[in-house]
Amino acid sequence: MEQGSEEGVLKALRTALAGGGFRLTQQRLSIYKALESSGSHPSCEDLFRKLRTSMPSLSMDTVYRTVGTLEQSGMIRKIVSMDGVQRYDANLSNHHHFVCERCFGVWDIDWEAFDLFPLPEDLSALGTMRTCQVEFKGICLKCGSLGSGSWG
Amino acid sequence: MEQGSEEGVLKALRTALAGGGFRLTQQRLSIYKALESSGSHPSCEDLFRKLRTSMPSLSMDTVYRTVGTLEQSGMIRKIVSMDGVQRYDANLSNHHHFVCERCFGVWDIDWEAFDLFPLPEDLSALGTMRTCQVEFKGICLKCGSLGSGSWG
DNA sequence: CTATTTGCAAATGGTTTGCGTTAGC
DNA sequence: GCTAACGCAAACCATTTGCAAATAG
Repeated sequence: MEQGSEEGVLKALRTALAGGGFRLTQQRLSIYKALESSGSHPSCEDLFRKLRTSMPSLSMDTVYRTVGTLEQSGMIRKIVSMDGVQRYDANLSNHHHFVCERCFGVWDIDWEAFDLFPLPEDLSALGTMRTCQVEFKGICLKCGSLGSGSWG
Repeated sequence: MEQGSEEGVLKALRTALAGGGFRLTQQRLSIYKALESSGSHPSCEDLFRKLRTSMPSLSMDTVYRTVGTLEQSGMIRKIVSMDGVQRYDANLSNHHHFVCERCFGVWDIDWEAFDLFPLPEDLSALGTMRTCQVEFKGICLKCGSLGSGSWG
């Protein structure tokens, strides 16, 4: 099972990359795996810090270039977070996000009822819709329990 | 009517600023008015370029500081757009956004049916929700009509 | 009159790019 | 072997910050 899924990842990644004319490299594989296995939504620096122990020669700009390549290949999705740092998500299934306005953490939310909900009609007047996600903003449990005025 | 609404803006702005311990200045008023009268969602540079003709001494960092102040005062809302540039919105009514993935333009969408829709239950497990907006992504009409492969 | 705000200019920090070397196909 | 990708370092650009002068209350 583990080896099976390992193979699956490799194959899917190779196919997706080839579709964009990209090659499969060790760095791309590692970065994608790190993203996929991460429960959170890591930034480039998060990925870099996580991987540099096992890949000492890895450079920051390769991480930046690679997430761009993976995004173009449709393997990951960019999340624009509130702190101005780009974060990435290898979970391509339809889901939504809760963003903490204090610590800028991002959590996934599944909401099937919404996914079945009919979309507004006047969208076609603006263009062609591709994705549709709900962004909840507020204060996460941890930040909320710290008291409302503690950081500013 | 025009003068009436002018007064209203001034008063509302003064009150909102005072609530945060801020003073009302010429720059803050001009920047807020520019934001309010803009149909789109201007960035700091957009605002700067628009205002510098009438306020030659205005500086870029004042625009940056002012949008932060206005946001803290609850008069405007920050939009994190896809191109990494912060954009602002003086429309505080509940509305949603359509973002073009090619030109990064942002359009407002009113969707009352969604606003009445019951929210997912498991939100409370994450924290306290404050706002909830739907982000539609896709290709706008103008970009779509330019042909799919023209820019890469 | 006093504290805040502005404008200037320099610093910051995340992200991008040019180029010689390395590695995938 | 040819071309794409990597690593390095420098560039880039939106945003932030320190400080002296100006201004709101």
